[in-house]
Formats: sequence, C-alpha cells, structure tokens
Amino acid sequence: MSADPAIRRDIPDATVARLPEYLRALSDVADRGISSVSSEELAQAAGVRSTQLRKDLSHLGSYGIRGVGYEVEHLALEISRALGLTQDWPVAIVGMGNLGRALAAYSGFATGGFHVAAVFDEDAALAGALVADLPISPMTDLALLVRERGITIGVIATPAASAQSVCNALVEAGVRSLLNFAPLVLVVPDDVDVRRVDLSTELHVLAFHEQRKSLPPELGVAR
Amino acid sequence: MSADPAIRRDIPDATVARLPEYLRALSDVADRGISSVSSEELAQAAGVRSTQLRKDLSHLGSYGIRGVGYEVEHLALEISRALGLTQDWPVAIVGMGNLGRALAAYSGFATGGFHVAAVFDEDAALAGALVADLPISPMTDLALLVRERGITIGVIATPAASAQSVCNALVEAGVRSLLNFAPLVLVVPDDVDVRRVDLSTELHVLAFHEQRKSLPPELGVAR
DNA sequence: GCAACTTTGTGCCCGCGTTCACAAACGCTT
DNA sequence: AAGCGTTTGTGAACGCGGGCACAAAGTTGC
Ligand SMILES: NC(=O)c1ccc[n+]([C@@H]2O[C@H](COP(=O)([O-])OP(=O)(O)OC[C@H]3O[C@@H](n4cnc5c(N)ncnc54)[C@H](O)[C@@H]3O)[C@@H](O)[C@H]2O)c1
Ligand SMILES: NC(=O)c1ccc[n+]([C@@H]2O[C@H](COP(=O)([O-])OP(=O)(O)OC[C@H]3O[C@@H](n4cnc5c(N)ncnc54)[C@H](O)[C@@H]3O)[C@@H](O)[C@H]2O)c1
Repeated sequence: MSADPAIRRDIPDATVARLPEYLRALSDVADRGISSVSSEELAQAAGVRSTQLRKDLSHLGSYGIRGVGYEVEHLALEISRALGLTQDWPVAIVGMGNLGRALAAYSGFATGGFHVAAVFDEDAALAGALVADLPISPMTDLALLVRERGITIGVIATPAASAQSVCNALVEAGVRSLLNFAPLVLVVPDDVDVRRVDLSTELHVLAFHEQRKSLPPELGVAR
Repeated sequence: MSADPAIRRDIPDATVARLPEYLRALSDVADRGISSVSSEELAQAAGVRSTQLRKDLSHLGSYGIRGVGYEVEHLALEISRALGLTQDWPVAIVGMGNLGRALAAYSGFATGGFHVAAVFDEDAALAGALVADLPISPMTDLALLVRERGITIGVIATPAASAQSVCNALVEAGVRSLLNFAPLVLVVPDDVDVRRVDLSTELHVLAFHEQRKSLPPELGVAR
C-alpha cells in the first residue's frame, strides 16, 4: 500500500474538463479574501451541483475537511498539480490574422504556466512584425523554434485550407497537443491530441434550441 | 398516424452537437462535385464512426437510400432544417476589443442564416467606428436595436468583470441565446441558453493529457 | 425476374457519468 | 469528554449515449 496522499490515477475526462472551471472559481473566491469554502459555495460559483464537485475532487484525493470545507489555496494547488499547471507550457500560435492576433494578445493566456513562446505566419510581408512583444516568424523556422523553446502545444489559427499542412508541420516538429480554430477535422497520429474550438458549431446549437423555444405548440405529437 | 415524412422529435443533445460537423463535411464533398455519399465516407470526413453517423441521422428521419447512400444536397437541407438554419438569425456582438473585432470580421459567421446585425461597446471613443461595415453602437441603444432588428442571439466578448451586466442587459432586451467568451459562469433565467467558449479550459485539458504522455513509467500503481 | 451484393436503419447491450443517500469525520459548544 | 450540527467522501442506483449485430431495403448483373 501507499502512504502517498495523492493517488490521482484515472481521472475521468468529464472531470478533467471541469477542473479548470473549479480553478477559476477558486481564484474568484481567493480574490475576495476568502480562505475556506464549502463544496456548496464553490459548486455554485462553478455552475455545477455540489455532489458533482465533491465526486470530481474525490478523484484527485481527499483535500477537504469534514464539517468545514476546502482550504482555497491548498485546493487550487492540488488541482493545478493534477492538471499539470505547475510546470511551464510554451505555446506556439500559427496564423497571425484577426483571430491569431487576438489570441496572442490575450492576457488570460498567461495563467497557469502557459505563455506564447512563438508566433508564425506564412505571409512574408508579416515576418518580423511584433505581436504581443514577439516577432512573427516565418514557417521555415518552425521546427527549429519548436525544439529550441521546448514548445509542446500548438494553436492553429489559419484558414481551413492551410490547417492540415500547418498541423503536419507542427506534428513533424514534435508538437503533440493542438488547439484548432479552423473549421475542419484534422488527421493526426494516435499520440497527438487535438481539441477544436468552432464558433459556427456553437451558433448552430444555439439556433437549434432557439428554434425549439419559438414553436412549443406542436410538441406532443406529429402535426 | 402521420404521413409527415419528418418526425424529428427529441433529438439527443450529443447528436445536435455533431450535426453542424456533418453539415460542414457535406459542404466539403459538395464542393468536390460529389452528389451522393455513403455513411462511411461522410463519417470519415466528419471524424466519427459510420454507425454513429447513421444513428444520429436516424433521429431526423430516414433520408438515405439503402444500397446507395445519401443525396448530398438533400441531406444538407434536412440537417439545416433540423438545426433551424433555414431561417435568418441576426446576431449581436457586445465588446469590440481584440476578440470582438475578430469575431465581427469572421466570414464563417455568415454561414447558415447567421449575420452580425449589430455590434456594441461601452467605450464612447469607439462609438460610430466601423467594424465589418457596421457602426459600433453605444450600450444605451442595445434594447432598441435588439427589438428593431429581431436579434435573438447575443455574443459576449467583454472582460469578465463586465460580462454579467452585459448579459443582464441582453436578457432584459429579450435575447434568450448567448455565446459567452468571458471566463466566468453567467447567471441567467431558466429559459435562456448559454454556451461558453473558453480558451484557458481547452489549454488546461491539453496540458493534462500532455503531462500524462511525458510520465508513462508510473502508470500501474502508486509510486 | 431472380440472386447476389451493398448500404441503411435500428434493437440491444454495455460502459460511463451523474445523482442520490448515507456513513464517516471534523469542529464547536457545554 | 461527550453530544450535536455540519460537511465531506463514496457506494449504489439510474439514465444516456455509443457500438455491435442484424434485418430491411434497394441496386446491379445476368
Ligand atoms: N476570426 C474569428 O473570429 C474566427 C472565429 C472562429 C474561427 N476562426 C477560424 O480561425 C482561422 C483564422 O481566422 P482569421 O479570421 O484570423 O483569418 P485571417 O484570414 O484573418 O488570418 C489567417 C492568417 O493565416 C495565415 N496563413 C494562411 N496560410 C498559412 C499557412 N499555410 N501557414 C501559416 N500561416 C498561414 C495568413 O497569412 C493569415 O495571416 C480560420 O480558419 C477561421 O475559420 C476565426
Ligand atoms: N482575445 C482572445 O483571444 C480571447 C480568447 C478567449 C477569451 N477571451 C475573452 O474575451 C473577452 C474579450 O477579450 P479581448 O481580448 O477582446 O478584450 P479587450 O479588452 O480587447 O476588449 C474588451 C472590450 O469590451 C469593452 N467593454 C468593457 N466593458 C463593457 C461593457 N460593460 N459593455 C460593453 N462593452 C464593454 C471594452 O471597451 C473593450 O473594447 C475577455 O473576457 C477575454 O477573457 C479573449
């Protein structure tokens, strides 16, 4: 048996997806000078049920005090450790168009060990221009800079037509985690993780529900 | 009984979330001049299993031809109808900072009935400036323009500190579907839908998996 | 017109995740 | 020190969604 307080093996994906929100909620209450929270309070701040929060946290270990709650700073540290935010994560962003620039300038980026380590664009006219204190590098420097700066996470903010080739270049350079903003499904080796953020999808889902709201009469049966 | 070919009641949320991707995949094959696809081909383009695709589509009705496949244009139309994309969806964007401008300029926005009908910012210095051919309106005009232009979907691209009050203003004006880019959980009435897009969350999840990749030795038991 | 082949649509089962219910643990009060 | 109220942590029940297997239905070839 193990005397190690932290077991944290096999954290369910659904739980992992919620941990960042707990972290943000904890940061909120910490800003209000509060040093201890109950699962009920924290759950409300994170938009989930308290049972869900407790079950999620139970996967990382037992960091609460019964009859009291959770010590804010300690819990935040444990969640950060579980997510791997205690280490540095240099990120590369490819595609310095409207979206890419906004992302590079995004201050929320700098939370939890992340920082923009390099930005790329194939447009020669942009090469050298500064974006958030970083010069835009040409694609030919990608492999070199990725290795030199230990970049492990790549963000794709190019048009869909270029996204797959950019993806290939990043993977080739050794990047195994990708955040894709282009509207297409990337083909990658098994050991590469891709997460996609798609505005259109979100709007479509909203439209679906909105449509349902406006026609409630014909709900029970076929018309 | 009903002779209506389209029943489409009770479409599971998980299916709704994938329909936009099917639509995009269909648009891709249509661009290649193909008029008929099998579930296998389409599923591959959408990054899912063919059984999943067929099960999803079965919730909208029976639009395939056994032994042949799906007629591209027809299926696209049916999915569009199910999602409610055959009607017009005027969208308001609040917060014309880095992200808001990128969103307003985003061409992919204009697919499937969506179009930016108004953009807002509280900064008086920005009032009247053009973003994607639209003048930035002051927040005092929000209720009026929302009603005048039939806006039903709102996008929040302000800092977190302002997001809840902006949300309240939108809901007060009658908007019942929101897309929130600010990193916080909005409090809304039950009949309002909120979807959140959060860059940090995505990065955190990537970091978690990336961390797991780099320490595979200690997988079986506690160290 | 029939047989062989192809592809869709769906009933069924299984696994994951959420919620419920409750016991265990802790602080506080007396 | 003992009892009480509070809150955590977790086993168990339940419901949803994904994948398998197969029947239904249509096409093509002869
Ligand atoms: N703008 C948005 O709000 C928004 C929202 C959601 C998704 N997206 C998606 O994000 C992507 C970028 O959007 P955008 O509005 O910034 O587009 P954009 O046209 O403004 O910028 C694209 C940039 O990528 C660069 N680029 C093109 N091909 C490249 C390549 N092979 N290698 C490196 N750089 C390359 C271009 O030079 C350009 O600077 C698109 O796929 C778009 O669909 C954008
Ligand atoms: N930039 C990104 O890539 C990015 C990525 C993810 C999330 N976000 C989030 O999106 C939001 C906007 O980011 P940004 O980089 O564009 O910030 P920004 O500071 O560039 O822009 C914010 C804009 O909102 C306006 N604003 C502030 N309060 C307002 C109010 N009460 N009513 C109307 N307008 C108001 C400001 O005048 C400003 O123009 C933030 O919450 C940020 O966390 C940004």
